[in-house]
Amino acid sequence: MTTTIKDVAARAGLSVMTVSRVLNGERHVSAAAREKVQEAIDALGYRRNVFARGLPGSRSFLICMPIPEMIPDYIAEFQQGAVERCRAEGYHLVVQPYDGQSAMTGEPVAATIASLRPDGFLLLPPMSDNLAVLDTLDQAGVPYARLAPSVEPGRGACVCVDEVEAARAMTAALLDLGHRRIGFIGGPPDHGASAWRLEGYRKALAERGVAADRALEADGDFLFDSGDVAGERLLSQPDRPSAIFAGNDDMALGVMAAARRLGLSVPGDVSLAGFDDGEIASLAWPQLTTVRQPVQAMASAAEAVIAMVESGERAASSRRLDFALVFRGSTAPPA
Amino acid sequence: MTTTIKDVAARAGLSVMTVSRVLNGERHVSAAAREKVQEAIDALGYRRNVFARGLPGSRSFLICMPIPEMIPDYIAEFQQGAVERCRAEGYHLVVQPYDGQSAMTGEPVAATIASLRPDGFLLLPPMSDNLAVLDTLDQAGVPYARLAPSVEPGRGACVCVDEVEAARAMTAALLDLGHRRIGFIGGPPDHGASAWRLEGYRKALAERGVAADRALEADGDFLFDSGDVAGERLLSQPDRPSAIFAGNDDMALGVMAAARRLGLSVPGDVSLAGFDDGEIASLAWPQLTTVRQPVQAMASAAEAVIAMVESGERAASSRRLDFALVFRGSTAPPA
DNA sequence: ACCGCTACTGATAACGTTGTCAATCGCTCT
DNA sequence: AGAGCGATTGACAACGTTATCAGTAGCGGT
Repeated sequence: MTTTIKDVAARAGLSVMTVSRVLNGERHVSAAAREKVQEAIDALGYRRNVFARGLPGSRSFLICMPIPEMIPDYIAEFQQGAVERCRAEGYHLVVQPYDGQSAMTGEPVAATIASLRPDGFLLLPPMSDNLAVLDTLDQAGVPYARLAPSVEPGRGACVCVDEVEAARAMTAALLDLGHRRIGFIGGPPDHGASAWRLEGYRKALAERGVAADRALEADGDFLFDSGDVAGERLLSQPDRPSAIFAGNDDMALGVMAAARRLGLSVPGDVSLAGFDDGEIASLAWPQLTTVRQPVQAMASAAEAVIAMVESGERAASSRRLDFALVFRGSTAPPA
Repeated sequence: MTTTIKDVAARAGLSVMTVSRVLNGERHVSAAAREKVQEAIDALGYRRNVFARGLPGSRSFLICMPIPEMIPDYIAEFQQGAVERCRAEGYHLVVQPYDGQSAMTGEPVAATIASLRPDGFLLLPPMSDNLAVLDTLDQAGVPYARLAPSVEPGRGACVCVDEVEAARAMTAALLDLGHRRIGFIGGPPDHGASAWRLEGYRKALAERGVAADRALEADGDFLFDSGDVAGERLLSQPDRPSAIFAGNDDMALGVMAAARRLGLSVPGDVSLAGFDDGEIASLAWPQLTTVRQPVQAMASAAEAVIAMVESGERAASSRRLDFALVFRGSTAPPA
């Protein structure tokens, strides 16, 4: 026995339509009616049924967020912010599992759109760069926000930090400390950030006239182990780097483990920098110098989608957030 | 122009009701009809509209999971598993922000039930012990699964590890290594696990005839800083413990930081053990000895709720999962 | 031939909300 | 005074599905 709009209307002595109008804050409702309706709502503890609202096809008040198989620390934090913004705006956040393989076709997204009718999508990397998904969403006319996109930045609401600049700045900071041989460990190729960060790294070297050395660039996959492996390789070279900039925090800690195994001290023998500033960055020892992702501000992506939903506009927008370099114990001038 | 059941019915030359019956796998449908409907569905790429399905009041196919303000590592992993199970069963997972304060009344949950009509709830600690929430859910007749509950285990589908036994086993392992003065750092009082883990710790000491010493028990809040503070206090004592068992990994790392500051080596001067086996446990140095939460198995909580939804039964159930002690570099025999 | 049973099928009414359109009222403008 | 307009209100249909109930056909037993 749930209370419906009808009950409210009956108690207020008005029609259901008037009640609906009050609920939606529409114009053309007298103050007297507004008041009576509000009284009835409070008295009855009435809440609108999301399903009935969504059925007529207009809006579902659902925002869909496909989540990758591995959730890095900062994404969990982002979700926290996103879900709060959604609720503040009266939307609900539905998370969907996202199998990297099958999502390449966009089919799972199409299925979700058809059955769930979400009002918008929140795309995290690496999905924010999946063109099949973007095409599917565009075709269905469903607005979306993309977190940290690296391709076709003119599509959807984009929220990102200037990864190139961030990586450049961090590399430049290492150069400022006096390092000249600086290693870099990249991320997986399907993750756009990998390329941006590498670009920033090279840019900084070029600016300072330090010759790039391909032997100092290694590939990883954003996981600890790959940092360990790549770090061991870089640090075992005869002319080993005095600093290593890893594409994310996890890999930086992998390098730290490798360094320990090789009997090298951090930052005494080798300085280390990461990217993301996840929880582990400040829990490690020594604490990790890294680039802080503006996680809280990223949640504005949720607001961006909702704004698109409510305005009906599909204009692409782009918001560039400020990153910050966080200097901690893992970096020091070279010996 | 979305495809509806009507389109399918038209193409198959049957009534919408028959199509609906096929979709729901009901009896009393001829094989011929089944086949024709299936053909039409495939040809049209038809998907059922979740809203229309939920509106008549029967089912919404939505599972709601309120998430706490801070998401520990293992909860993020749990979510991953839960969302996969949900999709496999045709349900969607909606995450809700959960403000510890206001949720005490159960009001936010009532609001969610009224507006979203979720078929079930997945309750994480510390919400799984919030009696106001349980009462609200029971009253509304909405089934729920509780992760790691510590009070009234007879309500809802409970999925947990035997925290007392896990803590006892870890403490016993430290005793087996030869430690006699073992410190313990508890969690926040509203988190049931805190009490269980303390109980297990004391139990192990009692079993071995080691006198409990209140000076070796400290309070924390499951965050790094509290472990640092409590660790410093415990390790600054004249007769300091040779091992510390922290109520979770984050606090254990806090102790590690405090130990370093005091010039104590881990595990040389003090052994450390944590609880959860989050990512950081194996990224720290030395790697942390800890209790592994069976995260993947925990996702069975999702299956448990869905089973309750589909069967209509509300019988409380309880599944106890196996924990595992993971021995890593942070523990060693006392000097 | 008739009854009753079972297997199947379909017409119709919900479900709770919003969109559309029409009706009424009071006011201003000519 | 009459036309025109904006503000306010309500009646009714529509959204896509499932529940309910009423058929219809086939078949075995009398």
